[in-house]
Amino acid sequence: MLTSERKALIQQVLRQEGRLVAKDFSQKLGVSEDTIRRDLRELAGEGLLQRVHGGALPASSAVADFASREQVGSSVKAKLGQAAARMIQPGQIVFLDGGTTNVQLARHLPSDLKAVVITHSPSIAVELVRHPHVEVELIGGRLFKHSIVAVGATSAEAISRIRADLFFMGATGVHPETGVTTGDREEAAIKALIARQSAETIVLATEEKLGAASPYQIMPLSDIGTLVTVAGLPEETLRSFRSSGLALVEV
Amino acid sequence: MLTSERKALIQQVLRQEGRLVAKDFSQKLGVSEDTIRRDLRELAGEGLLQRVHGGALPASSAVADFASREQVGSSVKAKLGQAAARMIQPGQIVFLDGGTTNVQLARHLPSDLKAVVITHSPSIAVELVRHPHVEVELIGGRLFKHSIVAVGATSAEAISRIRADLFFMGATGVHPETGVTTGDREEAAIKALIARQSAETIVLATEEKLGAASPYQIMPLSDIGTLVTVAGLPEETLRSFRSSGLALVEV
DNA sequence: TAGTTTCGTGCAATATCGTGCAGAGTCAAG
DNA sequence: CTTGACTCTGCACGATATTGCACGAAACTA
Repeated sequence: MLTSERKALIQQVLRQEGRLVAKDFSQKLGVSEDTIRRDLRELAGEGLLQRVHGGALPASSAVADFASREQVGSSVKAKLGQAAARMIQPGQIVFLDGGTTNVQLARHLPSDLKAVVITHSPSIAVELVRHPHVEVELIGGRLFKHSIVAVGATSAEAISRIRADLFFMGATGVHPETGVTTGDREEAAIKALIARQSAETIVLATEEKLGAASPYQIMPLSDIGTLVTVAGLPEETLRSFRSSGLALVEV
Repeated sequence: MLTSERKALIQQVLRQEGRLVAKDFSQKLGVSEDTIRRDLRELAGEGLLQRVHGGALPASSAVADFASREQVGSSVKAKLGQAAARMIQPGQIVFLDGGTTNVQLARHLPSDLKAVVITHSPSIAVELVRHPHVEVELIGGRLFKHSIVAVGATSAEAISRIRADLFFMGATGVHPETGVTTGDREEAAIKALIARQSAETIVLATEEKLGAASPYQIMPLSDIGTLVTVAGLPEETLRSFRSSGLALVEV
């Protein structure tokens, strides 16, 4: 194990898990704690992470991320993302929608996965720069700032020329009757278009989105292939979704 | 075993395994460690891999790379960015290249500025989400991870349909004779194309880039409108640039 | 406050690095 | 064919980097 490899690994662990315990990590790698502590100190010196007693946390920007994750419970999103990342087969062409849940998905893609990821979200694109084997295809267009995705005719035209195996869609509402919905008309249109160009559409939904509805429908529930959500939801909520013929994955 | 064969093999191993240990590799090939180390040094000099203690890693996992670039002289870059931001008139259509200096530019755009910013860099796009009055047009394409910009035919086609007033270009080398250069052929082609579609091209160059040259020429010096650099450089360095007929702005 | 864990530093052992140098091979001019 | 310039390679050696251990200081926990 090369020193720089170890340091890269440390940063990867921090990105994916949000924290690192010096003792545990040294045992996992079979090196002394001193070595890990030294690495942490040096990385902290470069501003690449935040040193804390017992280990390390992600650096500044991600710190807020982690803090808010703890509060808002968006570690749920990390779990959803992790589960979704495992659904991707090597060599597949995957369309990743924008949104924080999909950022988590990107962050948890196995580092040895070879695949093509298409996205109209610059945030996702930046996140995927770190993945050595994932080829990224960026969809251009006018940037819709609220969701940080490209929309408009240019995007639509680029999307219409692409066929993907999977589409991981973000949405603000998933409701048995109104279907999958979002808060912007243009965004809804783009999402619908991407879904049409993809063999399977997968929706990742946290608890508060299930049963919620936003102004603009993207597609009816029946057009979704798989709905990924957290485990432990009331059976009553789930029943109405099950009857729509979609695969329900509980994490 | 020819030297060039060995070097090709080194790069292949790096692509396939993601790392190379000098000692092991020398034994495997039956040559001395010195020879391997020499190869690694030379390849690293050409930017084809990243030299680390004990061996080598692929050129740009871009991870620590970009992060560390962000660190290097970022206060200087911030000053350059600030000065460049003031060159933009309200209502103009501005093309922002990728790179850390341009990120600084984006960060320092006056918050009341109304303008259209076109970019093929997702990093820049994300940065501009914060600006309330700047409309962002994202250029899509295949993501070139080292520089974090979209390149390729798709990008070229999108760019060719756009006319901009200003183009803030990034480059790794600005030299009186070799002109403006960068380290990737495709990136150089894209930059040249953007410049052709723009009324004026402005280059932001930190001290270490002046007088430096990279493998691929984007354009001769004479095609640049304005060169923005830090103040206090030796007159000797500046003279050769002044004679090219470009406007020199010292910050 | 007392006990335990973690931290930082100094130190020694080991591994790796860079450089200078010499021998072997190649090639072209004489 | 010889000679000289050049390149590639391996070796020697001093310099530098990395690692684990020891030990006192600091931080955390009950």
